[in-house]
Amino acid sequence: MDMPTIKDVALKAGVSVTTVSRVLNNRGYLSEELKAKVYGAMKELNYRPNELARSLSRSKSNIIGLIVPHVSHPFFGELAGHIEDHAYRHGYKLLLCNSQLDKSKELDHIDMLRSSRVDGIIMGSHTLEVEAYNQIHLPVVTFDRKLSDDIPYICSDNYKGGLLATTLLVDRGCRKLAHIGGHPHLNVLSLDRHKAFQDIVEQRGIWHTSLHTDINGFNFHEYERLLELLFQEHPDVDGIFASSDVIAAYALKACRESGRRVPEDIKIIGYDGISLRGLLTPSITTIRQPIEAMGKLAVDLILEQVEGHSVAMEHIFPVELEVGGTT
Amino acid sequence: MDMPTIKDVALKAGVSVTTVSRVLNNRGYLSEELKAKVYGAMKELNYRPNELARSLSRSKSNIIGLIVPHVSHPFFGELAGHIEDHAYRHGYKLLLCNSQLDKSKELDHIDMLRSSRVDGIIMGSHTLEVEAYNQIHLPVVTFDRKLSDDIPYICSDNYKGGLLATTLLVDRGCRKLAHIGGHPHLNVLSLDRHKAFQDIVEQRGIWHTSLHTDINGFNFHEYERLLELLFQEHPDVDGIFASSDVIAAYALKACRESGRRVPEDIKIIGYDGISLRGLLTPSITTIRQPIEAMGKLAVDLILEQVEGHSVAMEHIFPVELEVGGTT
DNA sequence: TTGTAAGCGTTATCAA
DNA sequence: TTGATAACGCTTACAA
Repeated sequence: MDMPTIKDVALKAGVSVTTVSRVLNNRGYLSEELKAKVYGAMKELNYRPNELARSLSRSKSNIIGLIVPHVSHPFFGELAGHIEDHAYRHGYKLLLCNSQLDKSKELDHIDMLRSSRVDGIIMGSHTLEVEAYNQIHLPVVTFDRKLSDDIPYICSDNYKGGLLATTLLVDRGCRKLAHIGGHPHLNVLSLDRHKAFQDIVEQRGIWHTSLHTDINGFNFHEYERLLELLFQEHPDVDGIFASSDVIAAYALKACRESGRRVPEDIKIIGYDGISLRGLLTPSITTIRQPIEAMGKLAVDLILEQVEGHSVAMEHIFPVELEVGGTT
Repeated sequence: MDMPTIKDVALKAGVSVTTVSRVLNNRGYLSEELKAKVYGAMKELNYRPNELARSLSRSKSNIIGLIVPHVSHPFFGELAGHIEDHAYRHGYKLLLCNSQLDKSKELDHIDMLRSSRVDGIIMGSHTLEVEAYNQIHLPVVTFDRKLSDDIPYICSDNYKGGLLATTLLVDRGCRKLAHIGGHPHLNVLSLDRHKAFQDIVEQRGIWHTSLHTDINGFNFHEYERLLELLFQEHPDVDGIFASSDVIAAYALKACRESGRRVPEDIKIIGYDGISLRGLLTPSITTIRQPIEAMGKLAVDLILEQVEGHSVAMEHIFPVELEVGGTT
């Protein structure tokens, strides 16, 4: 009752295992007749080659590891979806890991992926020291973080995005701006969004304040607390640049619940361009990153490295201002 | 520069590979001294056992396959997160597949998972004929669908949920109800939500209408079209029972944009209890399923079967009405 | 064109 | 207690 092996197929087809393997991999010259015979045996036995054995033998698993903070976060959910889809199209499988931004979990996951002999790792989470990533010795691609000179990274044009967002708020007349973003100790490139914010407001002489989530990020309840804090200390803020659409959505909610009219009393702009923003009213003005293209490129960069090609290190995607109803 | 193998460790520790394997798996009696020696060699070499080889040898991969329509859908994203988390805690890895409700893709994924010798498959998508699943010959668990008498399934108490939802709308005074749910040809248990709706409205003599998404479901744009259609044909609907929170969110949006006040002019209730509903204003009234517990159970049921234990077939989770601001 | 046999890195069965 | 050695199911020189 066990799964049939290549040996069973060989036996039934009356050929050697080598021949079956050849048919399986379409290597060398094979007569149509032979092929038919072997394929026939396979069908009859409902044979499925054992990928574990193939992987072991070829020293190649055709598996890509993906580590993200939380798949349940809309941005990473979308990203993971596109990555899986693109990997699948290229005959690769996806081993999914949620780090929850927990260092030991992330380390465990990396260890596990290496033990599983994945062909490469896409890191959407990177809470460890740079050293940890340099020791991976596998094709790696990161999102939104430059780890070293030889690990390619993918990000949106964060500074430009921050610029567009802040400029829009200022141009629409905001004079008391707040920025809400990730923790500065998370050494991520998205901090450039804040840098741009800072540059613009100072250059234009606009009053401003900045809040950031705690180092474990992505805690939705914390977003609510943060906004409460903001409105308590600066009730007259008239513009918010949120570093993600999810934060922006919470900002919108906080405004509504505190009787602030959006966009009349206060304007809000987010970042990411997650497709779920379409379910909000008004739809949030945002800086859109090309999430699908970024996910695809991550897979491509892994595959290129797997094939021994060298790849460019820096991959900055253009962003686009998408005006919604909150500005 | 290749990864060290058990042989290298044996050599460096001055023992046989058998002994190293014993230490690795903590089998038999091993003196502390021996252990120290072997572990030392492992550390020195930065050795990681090759899981492909182990899996092949033990005929057990410690991988669970998960097939969902879209991880990017909030419900499945949350579910996948919990499943990964629980699997990880038990030393299992997660191979993630998005079927996008595409039959051939789902079939491919099942084939791929079988070839990869996963220890079990959790099906959150099931667009194929029952026969296809019976041929899997692996531990399987499904969400929201009864496939046969020997494939365990997990679902929320759909009928009860539909009852609670519909009753609430009626009790709050709605007299023209609409239900929006999945396509009836998708043979899923969540259709019971609609059945309950139907039963209640007929029993209470309430005017009602029912819309459903197309068979490929989960197309957010379609939700918008559906609502447009609803309001066009029945502008005076005063209560909507949406079969998911995402649909409910779109309903809320459509109401807002068409000048309907929620909950004064029209009431809305959703289903699922996704955590993202917290970012809407007002927060959507919903029927909450215990998503985390359901995800955990899915993993547990796979593990039980892997260990050769028999498991109960039916796992219906209680639902809870969570009153928000839309009713 | 087809087959034999070694090897991929483990675990497991026997002996010693 | 420890160690040869044969699996596990496949690929791939090398021969024929």
